[in-house]
Amino acid sequence: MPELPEVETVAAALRSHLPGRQLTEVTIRCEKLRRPIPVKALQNLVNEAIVGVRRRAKYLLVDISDGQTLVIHLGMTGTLRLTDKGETAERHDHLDLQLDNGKCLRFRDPRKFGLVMVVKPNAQGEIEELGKLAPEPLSEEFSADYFYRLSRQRTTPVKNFIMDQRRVVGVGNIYASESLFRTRIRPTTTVGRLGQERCRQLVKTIKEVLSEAIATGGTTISDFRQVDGSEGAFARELQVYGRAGEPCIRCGQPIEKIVIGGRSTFYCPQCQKR
DNA sequence: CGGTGGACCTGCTGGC
DNA sequence: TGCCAGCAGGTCCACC
Repeated sequence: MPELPEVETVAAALRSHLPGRQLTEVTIRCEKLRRPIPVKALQNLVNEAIVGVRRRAKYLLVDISDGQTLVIHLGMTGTLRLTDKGETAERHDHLDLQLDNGKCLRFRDPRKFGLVMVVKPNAQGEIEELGKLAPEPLSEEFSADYFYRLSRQRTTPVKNFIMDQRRVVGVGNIYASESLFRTRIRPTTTVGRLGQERCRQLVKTIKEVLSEAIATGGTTISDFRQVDGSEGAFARELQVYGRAGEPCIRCGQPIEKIVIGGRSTFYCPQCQKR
């Protein structure tokens, strides 16, 4: 579900609701996510205030008044909702953070691939626990030069490369197929063999696709929801993802579905060249 | 180090 | 109607 645009959509909404609020109570119903939820560290946040909301790659960062940061990753099926106090929790509502205005930040994640941790950022505000992440795709640091340099000698398919969070952050399975379709690059193409011009096009397109998706509130396939429960509208804009067998919007050839790196991949065999 | 394939977990869908 | 295989937006780890 949540690639960068979905996380940014959530972050933007939380940014207008959370800063200034105090945490009054923490309820944990299930600790077993990708890593166990740090129960004690979360309990220690009670009575602290939220001072800001940030996003890094697909991670949501909630900065706390004690200098720590609550890190949330939504995995495949995670959602964050702002509910009213007293709204009954459902089956996969693993974590509630009660706020001093009667609202509740509720984390739900049926598949439990999500992640919740409490960390101390370094002096630059960076979260070292997140490991070596590529620069933000919408920053200038993520440039044609950067992409070209990093991809030389790499034999992996371009689709794998742009989904590798050490090289490019924020692009997941949907936006990878979409970006490659728009640039007419076949997903199986060896990334190291892309010339400078196609690298430039791809970088530019990744930025465009992510920006457009943010502007429309992300993509809802089934699970993703904005914090008020509404769906993201970018699903209507998808040109290849989930369209196997349908005619290509450019040339009419049926869209093909293949598996690369264990993930479904959609492309037009006619207009996407090696 | 680079690349690949499976594991993690639950729910839904489609085919028989 | 009922069952079961297959599939799902993401990491992470073991293996070559």
